[in-house]
Amino acid sequence: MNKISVSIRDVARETGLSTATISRVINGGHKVSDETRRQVLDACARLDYLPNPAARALSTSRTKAVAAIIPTIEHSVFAKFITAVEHTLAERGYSLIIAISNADEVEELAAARKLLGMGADAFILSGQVHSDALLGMLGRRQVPFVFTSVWDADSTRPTIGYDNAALAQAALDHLRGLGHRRVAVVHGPLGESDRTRARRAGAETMRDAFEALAFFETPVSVAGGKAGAAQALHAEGAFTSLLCSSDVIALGAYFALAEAGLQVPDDISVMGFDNLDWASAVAPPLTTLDLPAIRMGEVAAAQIVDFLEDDVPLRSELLPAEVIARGSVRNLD
Amino acid sequence: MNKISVSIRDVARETGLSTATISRVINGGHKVSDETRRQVLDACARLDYLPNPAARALSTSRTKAVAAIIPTIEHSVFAKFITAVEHTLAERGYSLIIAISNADEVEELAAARKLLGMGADAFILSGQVHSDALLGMLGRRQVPFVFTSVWDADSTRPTIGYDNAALAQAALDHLRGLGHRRVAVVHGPLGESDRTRARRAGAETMRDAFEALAFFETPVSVAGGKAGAAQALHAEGAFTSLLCSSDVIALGAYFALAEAGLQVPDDISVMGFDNLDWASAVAPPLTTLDLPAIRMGEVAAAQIVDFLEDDVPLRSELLPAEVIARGSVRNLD
DNA sequence: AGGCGCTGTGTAACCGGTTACACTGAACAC
DNA sequence: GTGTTCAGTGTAACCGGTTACACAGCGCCT
Repeated sequence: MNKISVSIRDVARETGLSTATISRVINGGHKVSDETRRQVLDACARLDYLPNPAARALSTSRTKAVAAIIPTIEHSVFAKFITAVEHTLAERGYSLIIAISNADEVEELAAARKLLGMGADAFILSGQVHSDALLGMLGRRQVPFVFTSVWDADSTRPTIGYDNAALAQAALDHLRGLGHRRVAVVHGPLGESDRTRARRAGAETMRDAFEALAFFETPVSVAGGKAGAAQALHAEGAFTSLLCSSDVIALGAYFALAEAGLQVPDDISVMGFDNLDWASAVAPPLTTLDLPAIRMGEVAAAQIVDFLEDDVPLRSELLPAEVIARGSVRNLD
Repeated sequence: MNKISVSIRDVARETGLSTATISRVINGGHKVSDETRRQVLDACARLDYLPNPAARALSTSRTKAVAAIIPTIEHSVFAKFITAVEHTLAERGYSLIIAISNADEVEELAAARKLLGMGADAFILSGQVHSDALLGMLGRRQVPFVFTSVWDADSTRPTIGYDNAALAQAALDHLRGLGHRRVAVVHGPLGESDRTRARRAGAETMRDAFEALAFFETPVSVAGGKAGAAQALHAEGAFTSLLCSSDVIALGAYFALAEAGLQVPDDISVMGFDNLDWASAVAPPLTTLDLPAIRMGEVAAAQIVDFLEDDVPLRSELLPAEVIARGSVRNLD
């Protein structure tokens, strides 16, 4: 009763069996008679026995814990992603340890060191660009990892995500298809993420298809979106639409435009990126790009577990993302 | 080079010392000569040695991992809270393992079992109401835990948070002070959280101070807020203000009111709860209650570590929360 | 009867740290 | 010179699982 921790030997004593047999019952696989199994499970329940994870990890050199390092969980896309990762891992008996890097390579490295020091079996990283020290550390220890939020056909490493450049192009195509020729792109800080850089680079390739295509960098927040949109309004050239690299920025744009006395989409169109929960609830409903954050979390987690359990090789996977046309972009034709 | 894992014995061999000495250098505390220390640290760096966490945990019965079970990370308040917990723990050399319960007691119990099975040294729980099975499991194993988001002077358990009932009263006081006598309270699902129940109960006590005080239950989301506000608009009695139990709901209300052709705050006032990042960026800026989510995360994590390291007893702590008056509530006097 | 194979179980080594205890040698007191 | 103290280090047991190997017992074949 007041025994704080009950060990496998206690269960062995209780049942009169050996620790090996107890272990076999608990881990399945090996042959154990039904009668013995019943007895053991019974004793485990009676004693409220839970195997010591450290001991198990020590002898198997497996912790069943997966680490994820993400820039932030305050952005809904990451929150969704992480939630999906956690659920998928939980279903397979794995745990998730997270660290938040604030999109900073130094913090990321420190986090990775700590997570490795916690015994993570594998890593899920955000984006493709990371410090050599980090990659070296994982490589030397042969710790498997995947990159997420990016998909890169040419990468030698597994990338699970979408084609950010192509997505930006798809968004511009959508605007162009509705007659827009003067577009302001309001995006997040280039220094913080290779995804943003890829999106911008993708958009740049379409320069010739537009009369005006300007870029405005701003923090990824409602306030940032508001400021970025205001900047675009005051800039040279009357834009017919604002393409925002995140719905959060688009929401800020909504308020900036409202304050400027402009109606969406009659006076100016707005398009987002992410398809967050509320994108259909705002007025007017936001046209955006649906990013498969949940699917991405599931795929990343599933791949990791499949690799860890059955040696299924990690592989890049391009996830589908599509334009969700709603009411915030006006058809100019 | 192709040695996958380097152990303390490798470092011992490399330096010609014993494993005990290596251990002493790494963990500090004991007396070791400067020369020896230098030599050991040198060898550790050269070999890229990282102590095996499982082995360490096994012999010390400490994992330096803290578990947090939260209803969701998709709500910004929890995301902020968790971020603060993670940072505070990281600073002290601890890791965070999270599980997401979806505000479901059964899922929560399963999560706790898993986290315990991961070797969590302590738990951070959301709210005060939990299944007996969960509390029993932690109690039997003498695993320390704190409740967060609530503060309850009478609780025998440490509660770190705010006084939800008092906060609801403070919000109503604020509205009342500006001349509002007919208020619709739009709040989240009562079944999901004791915090929401406490807020509603707190508000109920002020019934007599108002001509009309009605309650509308809706999901905590922009869409939910929109629906809840719409419901309030169609209900019996013309309300002069909407008190929303979350800024997210308030944002939904903004859009519902806009669609109904009503101006905030001229036609109707809106007040939120949480003071999320964007609350000052919307138009009009949202009057709300600032909840100390970050501070709460810091305090919870710090208390846990202090207890684990120095046996400082866990204790309840009331965190200050205040009304942030902005432009969304009209002065009717 | 002897040999073989198979099932179910036990014995004990091992995983990689930590730490109580033992020990050495130098400094110092008398 | 002997005794005491103490800093610095080593030896080995231990933490709680897993698992290779050994082995008993039984049924079946020749």
